[in-house]
This record gives sequence, structure tokens and C-alpha cells, in this order.
Amino acid sequence: MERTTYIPQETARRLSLYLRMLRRLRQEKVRIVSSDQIRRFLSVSSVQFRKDLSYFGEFGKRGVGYDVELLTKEIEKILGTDVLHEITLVGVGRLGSALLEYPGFLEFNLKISEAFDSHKDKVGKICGGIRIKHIRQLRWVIKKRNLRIAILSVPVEFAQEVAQELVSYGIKAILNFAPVNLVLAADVFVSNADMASELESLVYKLKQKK
Amino acid sequence: MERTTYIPQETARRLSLYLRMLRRLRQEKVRIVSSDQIRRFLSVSSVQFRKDLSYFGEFGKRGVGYDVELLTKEIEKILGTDVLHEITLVGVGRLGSALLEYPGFLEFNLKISEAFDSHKDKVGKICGGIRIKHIRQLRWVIKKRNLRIAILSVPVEFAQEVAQELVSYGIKAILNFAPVNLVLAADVFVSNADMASELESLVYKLKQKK
DNA sequence: GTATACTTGTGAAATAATTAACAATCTATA
DNA sequence: TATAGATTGTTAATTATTTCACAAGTATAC
Repeated sequence: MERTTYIPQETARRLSLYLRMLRRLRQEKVRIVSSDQIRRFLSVSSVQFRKDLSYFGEFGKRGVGYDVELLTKEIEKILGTDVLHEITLVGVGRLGSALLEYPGFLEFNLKISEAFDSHKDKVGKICGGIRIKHIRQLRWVIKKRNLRIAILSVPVEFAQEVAQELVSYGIKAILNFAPVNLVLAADVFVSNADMASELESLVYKLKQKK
Repeated sequence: MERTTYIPQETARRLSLYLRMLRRLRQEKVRIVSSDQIRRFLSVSSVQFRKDLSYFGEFGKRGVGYDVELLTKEIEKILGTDVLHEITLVGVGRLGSALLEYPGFLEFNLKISEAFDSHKDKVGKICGGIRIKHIRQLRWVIKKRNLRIAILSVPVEFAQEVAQELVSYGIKAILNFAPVNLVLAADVFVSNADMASELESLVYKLKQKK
């Protein structure tokens, strides 16, 4: 079936949610799940779930539901996380090292396989099983290993500069933890993990409610 | 002027961006800024910026631009971050302690003023200037200090249960770092800071581009 | 085999959000 | 004081996303 329609931005994020849910169900030996059951666990309507899937194909069986195992694999294929993705982390501060040591990424077929910092006392140390390299080696390592995705957790004042460097070496997607809007080439994807901003939004919503 | 129109969800998040930019400009002694200058720094069109502000009032001067100092204060008022907000953190693991030690929140008038954990070896320790309390004291402290906002950084398997507890003690907004969709009363705001999901979305976008 | 109860998939309708277009206003300057 | 160049604020048009409504397919009970 042809799938040429425009796909909403948010669909990708929701697919990621679905996938997580499905993996949990699979672990619990659930074989079949309906869109209405999904609705109960996630804050997404059953139609939204079906519509999101419909952009990519037909994966369910009418009158029955979805095969958990099958749908899991299909969504992994759609997202591209059916194969392992190697990620580089730049900036091994408090947050950076917490991320390095977080064992949960592998479950998503994501692996931080390189880590860089500029501080002498950090370079050479091992953190989360990774030996930290000096940022001077960024170019060489990114090119050699053909890395495409980076986590940026450097201090805010260096973020823009380091991001540009990363992009010049071939990085195409950045998860940015620095509280600053990175200005980069249009073909580079930036996702901002900005905790202060999230908290500010929550403060605002609380205020609106009253 | 009456402002009764529905305000888009994303506007709050963008206001937070604007505020950050404005503060930076203020630091740099810039007095006046135009919506077009904002566009150059943030990935937001000048119309979007003006439209977002228009939901709350008229803050600029036609033919001139916006007074940086004034607009900063106005947006702080809109967001509610013109006064300090105290936040409680639950779960002082690697990520939790990184957040506790992060000095940047104060700049946003946000302060983590309480931290809780269930591990004996953590309780009583001081981290980021805060003495960690046992989660048994959650009820008492939240009620006594009338806390409304919580950061949840406990292991995923406890997240739902702890979140419910928090809500039952009066918490109304949660920044959730656990990779799970929390099912809570409809009047509780949940913001998910889900790094694996962000990375998955990036992987998907990279895949689409090809 | 037929009726019944489910559940998916999807065009059409409704809603939400962004962008275009432009009137209104300001400053500077001749 | 008139004019030119800038910039805001806002209605209308457009685009994007979600939801509705329902046809089509499946399983089960009798």
C-alpha cells in the first residue's frame, strides 16, 4: 500500500512511546493487544494510535487487535532502532557521566560508544565502560567511526562552538542539554532536553489552572 | 485589553526560550530588540514571536521594537517565574544528584529545596547543599512546605507508585525522568524528560531524510 | 450458517496552530 | 511638518493535526 501522506511530527515521538509499552507487554508474555488497551496505559486515544500506525501500513487484525511481537518489530523497523545505533557523548560533567553510566539505553538499541571531554583529569578515565577521550580527537573518531548522533552536555558557554565542530565532522543529529538554542545548518536535527524550560512550562501551567 | 483567546500549548515553551534569550541580551546591556533579531537567534519566526506575545498583551513599540528589560519582566510574570519556586526531588541516583548539584536552576528562579531517597546510605548525606531525607518524610515535608512541583528520578519500576504518592500529598506537577507514562489524575501536569525517546526520534528523523 | 460483539483502518469533518498580509504607529531627518 | 523606513499587532488565510463516524473484517456462541 502506498504511504505518501505527510506524517505529523509528533507521530515519531508517540511511536517511541508505543514501542516502550509493547516491549513491556512482550516481557509480560502478552500476545495480543488492542488499541483501546494501549489507550489505558498511555495518554493517547485509541484512534490516535491507529492513525499513527496507518501512516506506515496495516499491522493489526480487525476484530482482534495487534500481535505484540509483530508490532514491536514493525515499529522498531519504522523508527530505525531495529539495529544498534552508536552515539557519541561530548562533555563528561555531572550530567554527562550520569548518562554514560545509565544502563538503560541498550534496551532501546542505543549505545554511547564514545565520550569526550577537554579536562585533563577526566581524559583517560573510564566511565560507564567507556574511556574518555580528549575533544581534540573528535574529528578523527567521528570520521573514522562514521558517527551521526551526538549528545551534547558541555557547559552552556561552549555549546554553540562545540556543536558547530561536531557538525563539521559529520554529526547530523544532536541531543542538546545546554540551555541555549543552537544555530546550525538546516539539515542537522537538534532535540533540546532543557530541564529548566520544562520546569518553567510546568510553573506556567500551574499558574493558568488557578 | 481582553485576552480570552485559546493559547497554544507550545507558546509556553517558546516563552521560556524567549525569556532565556532576553536575559542574555540584558546581560550584554542590549536595551532594545526587534522580533526579527529574536528570529536570528532562536529558530522561531518573527511573526510567531509577536503572535505568542499578543496572547498576553502589547509589549512592544511599533517602529521601534521591545524594551529588553521590560519584556523580560513581563514574560517572567506571564510564566510565573518572577517569584522563586521551590521544587522537590525524589530519587537521588546518578541523574538525581547531577540535577541537585546543577547550579543553573536559580537563574530561572527555580530551586530544588528538598531531596528524598529510600537508600539508607544516601539519607542524611548532603548533596548540592541539600540534606537528603528519607521518602517516609515525603508526606510531612510536602504538606508542611506546601510544595507543588516535583522532579521524579527514581528507577522506572517505582515511578508510578511514587508519583501517585506525591500526588496524594499535594504535588500538582511532575517532571518525570523515568521512561514510563505515568497514569495520574487529570489535573496533575506531567512533563516527560525522556532521553531514550528523544534519541529514538532523532534516529527516526535521520532515517527519513535519506 | 447466522447473529452478535469486537476491533481495525480510513476518508471526511473538526479543531488547532502557523503564516501571510497589511494597517497602525514610531523615529529620524530633511 | 512632511516623508521614508522600520517595526508592531492582528485579522484572515493557510496548513497541520486530531477526532469522528463508519465500513470492513474477525471470532464466538448457538
